[in-house]
Amino acid sequence: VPRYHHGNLRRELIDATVTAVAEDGPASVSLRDVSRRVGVSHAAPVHHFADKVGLLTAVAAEGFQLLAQELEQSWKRHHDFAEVGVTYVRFALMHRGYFEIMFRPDLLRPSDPELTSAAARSAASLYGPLAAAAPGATEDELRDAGRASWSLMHGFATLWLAGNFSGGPTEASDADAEQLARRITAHLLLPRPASR
Amino acid sequence: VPRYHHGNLRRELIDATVTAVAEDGPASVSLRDVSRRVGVSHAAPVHHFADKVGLLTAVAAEGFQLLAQELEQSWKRHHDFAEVGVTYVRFALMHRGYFEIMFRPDLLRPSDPELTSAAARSAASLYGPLAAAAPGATEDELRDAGRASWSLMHGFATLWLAGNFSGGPTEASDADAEQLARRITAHLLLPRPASR
DNA sequence: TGTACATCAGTGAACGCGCGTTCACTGATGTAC
DNA sequence: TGTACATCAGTGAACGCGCGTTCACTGATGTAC
Repeated sequence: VPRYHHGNLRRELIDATVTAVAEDGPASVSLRDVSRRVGVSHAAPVHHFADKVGLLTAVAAEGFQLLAQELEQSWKRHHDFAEVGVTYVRFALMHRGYFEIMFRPDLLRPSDPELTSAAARSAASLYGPLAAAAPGATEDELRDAGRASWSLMHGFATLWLAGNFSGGPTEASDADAEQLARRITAHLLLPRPASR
Repeated sequence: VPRYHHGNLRRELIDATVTAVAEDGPASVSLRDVSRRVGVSHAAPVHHFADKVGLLTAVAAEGFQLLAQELEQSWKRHHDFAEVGVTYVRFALMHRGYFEIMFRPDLLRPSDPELTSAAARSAASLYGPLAAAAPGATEDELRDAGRASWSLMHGFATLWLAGNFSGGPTEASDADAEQLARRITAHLLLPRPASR
């Protein structure tokens, strides 16, 4: 008995995509597989996303919104820039289905307005706390420091997920990664008013 | 007039794969396309690589060897750990066709011995110079510092290639990236004997 | 409250395509004598 | 130096498959009156 008007299909398609990416990697995601996971005809997604790239773009955009939320929340809670960095890493590990899509412009419509604005919000939620952590820094210093810290967290998450530390995410727990991320963060040198 | 015994096919298949990845991203590489680029029947690669994963694994392994070579050379030339990091970034930008495959275990046979040993050599060529740059550091400190610096360089290269700084590699020159990488490196705090 | 009807969100069949892999084959190369 | 022959490295046709997209359709929903 087919249920016409699923009611929540857009939501579930995105969720299924995220699950599929987390399980099999971004290379093997297909509209048909995602539809199958949701239990819907493979032509159904077309009513919510123009095409496959549209679906992946929506996933990435949502991912950036989620990331921004978590970063903002982390800052609000701890007022500790290093902790925001750890949150970034935690996001990547816990939501790898989002994370592995978000930085793959070859799979997305990189100029999509929802995507770019979500990405900008994410970036802002990193740069804001940074400015607070490095009072008195010039704009240029902040920009460089922001790129450096983003790079550090992003690289760590990427390398961890790819298994280049520790032999892969399956062998070591997420808690290990977080603990490690906390130590790694300590190697980040921010511009300090005292040193100028 | 078909030229049987191409003579250099393995080499050219790898090169064509690298070019294809650089042009269209890792998602759209196919054996048939690569064969077409080389001007050879699409069944030819089977004599050099068991299958598609085999080809990509060979590309990644060669990439890690190349990377290791450049890192070693950079260290030999400058004896400056920061410069080794810049070399890492330069490698990623100049050989993005290799780089974008190397950290994608979902596309490779991650346990391939040639791949793992090449990756280990790359890691060693980062960790070696690091040890020289942080004399007196404990083994634990070195391991963490190594992961931190690798993360910083890797993250920077990845984010740059994905267009998350500067609006993408097309809009800014590689020279800009290198200059930026040089400044970013300065944010890396290594364990110092003085501070212990 | 009922009814007509437009719109929305599904179905499932069909399309054409490019893919990886297999296969029997064939031409070139290298080696044994 | 020549010849026989095994091996190597190609060809091109064929396979079956899963894919994204299109299409005519249909059932459910919401709105106008």
